[in-house]
Amino acid sequence: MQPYNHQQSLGHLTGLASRLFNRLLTLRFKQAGIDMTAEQWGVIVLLQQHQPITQRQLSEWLYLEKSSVSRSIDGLERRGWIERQAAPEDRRSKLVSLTPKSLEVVAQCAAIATQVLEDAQHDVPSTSLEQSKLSLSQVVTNLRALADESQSESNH
Amino acid sequence: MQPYNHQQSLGHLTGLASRLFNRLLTLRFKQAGIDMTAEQWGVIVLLQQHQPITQRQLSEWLYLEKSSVSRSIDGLERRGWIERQAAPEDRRSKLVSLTPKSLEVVAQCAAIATQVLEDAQHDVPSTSLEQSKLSLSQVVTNLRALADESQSESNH
DNA sequence: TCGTTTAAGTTGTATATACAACAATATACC
DNA sequence: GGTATATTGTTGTATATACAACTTAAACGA
Repeated sequence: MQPYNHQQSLGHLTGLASRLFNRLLTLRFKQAGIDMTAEQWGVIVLLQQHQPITQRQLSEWLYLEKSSVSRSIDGLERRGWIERQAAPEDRRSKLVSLTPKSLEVVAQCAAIATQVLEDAQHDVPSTSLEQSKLSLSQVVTNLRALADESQSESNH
Repeated sequence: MQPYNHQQSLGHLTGLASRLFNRLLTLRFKQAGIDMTAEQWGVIVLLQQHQPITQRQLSEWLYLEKSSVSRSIDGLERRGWIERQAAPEDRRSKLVSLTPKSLEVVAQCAAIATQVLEDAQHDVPSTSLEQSKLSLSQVVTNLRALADESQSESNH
């Protein structure tokens, strides 16, 4: 068995990369005068593609706890960029959608996010990048399965 | 220019992987009866290799804000696994080191962390994995440089 | 139909993280 | 040597996240 080396472990590397991505993206938003966080942006991207959706769907797609989604949406609603509406067919759930007011900000943020990715990846060959994303996706799939297993074990 | 696709972006993938890694690791620690988080474990791994070190060094190596390190260490100290000592040559800094009490827990956690990595990566060829880590490291290097640039811009 | 179970969201609490303001100490510059 | 500046660490505040407890509403079962 390989000795455990945290410094080069994928767990450490993904954490570091994720933190740096979010930090830079949030900073660039701020420099553009936009009070948006990287995480809130993740919610908005999903909303752009599927609108309106329930908070439960959001938490499944983002793989976040429903409480985390609830609070992200609080922040976005406070800023006036999204709104919650009662779902007619199920009064427990709430449909989330972008407001007209958000459209301009969203367009600006999309340009900034594209630029951050480009800056971060500019000197990595695109074949390497694609390969890395495939490997990462496989790891994510494994981790999801492992989480579900552990979940069911706890539910006995 | 490629259209922006957040769902497959490296920013999204690293965030997801990081979150799942931390969640599973913390869960496995808990299942072993150990009240340790994945993030606290990251601090301990560094301490194992370089002991004692100042909080400033910790924050440089982990690339965390000094305030974040300060609070992680609060938690670890509360649990009795590490201790802060005054640095004789500089009374501003504090030297952090593992306590004797921590040794058994640390050994258990190392085994758990190794297993989590193995579980997450078992079906990814090791050459792909190495390639992915190289690409990720390059991206991390780029993001660090970009953060430093933006930093200095703000300091004019 | 009524009672039990399940599901969707919210809120409380804890840790993680960043940024800003602050205290204490060290360094630098005259 | 004394004052200005820089550095180390802590604390306040805000968001992100998880988990657990709770509320409301739907679904299910007899």
